[in-house]
Amino acid sequence: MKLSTKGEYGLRAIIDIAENSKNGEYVSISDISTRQKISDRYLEKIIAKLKKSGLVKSSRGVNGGYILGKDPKCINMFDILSVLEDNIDVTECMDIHVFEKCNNHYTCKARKLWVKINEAVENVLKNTTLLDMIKQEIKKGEEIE
Amino acid sequence: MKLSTKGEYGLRAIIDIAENSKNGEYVSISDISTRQKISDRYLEKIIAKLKKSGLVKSSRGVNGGYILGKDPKCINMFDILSVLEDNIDVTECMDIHVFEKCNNHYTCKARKLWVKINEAVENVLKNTTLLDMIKQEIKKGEEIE
DNA sequence: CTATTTCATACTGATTTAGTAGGAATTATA
DNA sequence: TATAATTCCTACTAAATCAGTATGAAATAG
Repeated sequence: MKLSTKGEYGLRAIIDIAENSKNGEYVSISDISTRQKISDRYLEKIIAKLKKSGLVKSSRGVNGGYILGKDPKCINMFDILSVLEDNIDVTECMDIHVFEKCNNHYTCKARKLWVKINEAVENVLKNTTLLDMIKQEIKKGEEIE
Repeated sequence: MKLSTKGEYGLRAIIDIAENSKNGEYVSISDISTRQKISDRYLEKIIAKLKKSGLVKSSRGVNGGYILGKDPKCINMFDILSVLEDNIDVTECMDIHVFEKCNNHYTCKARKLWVKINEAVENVLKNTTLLDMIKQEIKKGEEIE
């Protein structure tokens, strides 16, 4: 049930971009790499996926790097992780075509659980935006000031 | 984010045992294997884990096999899968010791999401019993009869 | 022109997965 | 008591996946 480092590092990377391009500045891989302590070569490959999907935009050359492709409140965790992870489902048979070809599909009672898990995870992912991830927590009492 | 075949096959196996030992009969690996279309040699290894944890009990020799170790309404999916899967958490850093040793742990905002996913999954697993899995669905209207 | 950056493709060592193999120990039954 | 059916135990292995490296081309600001 473990996430790959692509998902793990990729989310940290896009959070880093969101937080460090506030004035419209592009955030370079080498900056992300040193802040997040992740190999820059590996980050390149991971961020390429984010780029391809449009979640981030890039600029080449000096002072180049990456900025968000959309407003952080319009990017949710499902968008991000489904781009980064090869498959986000807990089992292959979540794909209806795989399920129908499964030689046990009409007696399988286990699948009920996989469906429930999948729904629970998707619910979290789709209801958490990138903005939710980067905004400061309001500590108890602070809202009175 | 995918489950291993140990978790997948293991749950199918214990469901199979629950359904086929109704009269106190032991269910053999070869029977489970043919019904579930899973290699018997591999099943042996998987069911050994269930045995070791006490979720199933065994009897050797002729007419031997496995029966549940507890009432199916007292076995939940968390019990089963945490025995079958090596780690059920989405990231290593769900383990607090790993988290504290992480060189980014005091700036990491990504972890909030991993915690939410973990809670959502555990919630499903702990609130679904083996009895829930094997009981027949009551179809709409049927409860009136 | 040059330094800095992304972009594209290919390669690789280590680890994990999904089993297989061989045989010992136990037990019901004929 | 012999035999067939079963679990139990340990070791092995081929293939896939993971996590990362390596090389260098293309673009761009100054």
